[in-house]
Amino acid sequence: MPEGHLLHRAARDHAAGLTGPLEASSPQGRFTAGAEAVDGLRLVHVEAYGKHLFHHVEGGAVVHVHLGMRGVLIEHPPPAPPPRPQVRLRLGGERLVVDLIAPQRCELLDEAGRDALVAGLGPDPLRDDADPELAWERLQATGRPLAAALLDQSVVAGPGNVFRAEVLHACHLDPFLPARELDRPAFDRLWQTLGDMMRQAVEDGRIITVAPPSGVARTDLPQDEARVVYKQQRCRHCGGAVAAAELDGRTLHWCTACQGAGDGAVSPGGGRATS
DNA sequence: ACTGTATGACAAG
DNA sequence: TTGTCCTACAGTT
Repeated sequence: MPEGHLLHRAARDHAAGLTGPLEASSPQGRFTAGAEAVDGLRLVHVEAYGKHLFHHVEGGAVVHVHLGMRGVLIEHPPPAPPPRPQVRLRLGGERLVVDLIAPQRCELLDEAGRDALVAGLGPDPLRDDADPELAWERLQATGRPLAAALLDQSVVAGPGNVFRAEVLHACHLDPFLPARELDRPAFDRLWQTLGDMMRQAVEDGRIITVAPPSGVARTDLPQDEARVVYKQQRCRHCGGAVAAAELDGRTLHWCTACQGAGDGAVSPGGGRATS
């Protein structure tokens, strides 16, 4: 779940609900000093940047959270139940209590530390200040396959394995096309489609890339029916076979009919080198 | 009650 | 490339 859309969703919710003096604690004990440093202070700004979440607190402290693969953010309407013992950080406000569990990173920074971290990230399609030119330049500079570049957070910040598979399919792009060979019109479509897809996911709170049957609400779609190619056997767009291969240790899914034929780039054996 | 797998990113070898 | 980190859920025993 933790691709960029969830962090933007969290930032929005936290800004709305964590009003008033923060009640901060670390029931698990691994962020006690950080929690004490912000306890009783007010949030001045909450922002997401790619898969990173920043809580800016009055006085200049910044709580930086990265969920990694397993981290979870849970929202409780107050009054919240007692925190589970593994809660790294609980932040309570007037209208919301948030529990952070198993994050890959949870640390106290200052504004300079936040800036330094963000400087290593590519543009985030969900941010108003995103500069697609930077993503274009970095794509041009890599010799890697397009699918690998899309997971590189210094190229584009926010997309994970689900968005990668779905946006490449939506744009009918060959995942193994060397990134630098993508032409500018194709890049523009890719950027636009990715942004649209991610914005929709922020609204849905999930990644849903198929149109639901008439009469069915988007969010009523079961998880495994909500994607066109990711973890699918057959393409929900054309019914063709979906292939899966490991790339940099992540499973890549793509439709052998919709994608890959573009430049005649699909190899004759049907398969592609795995690494 | 286990087991396998997953949306991520890092360090180490 | 591999292993690891504080999880969660679906599937199997």
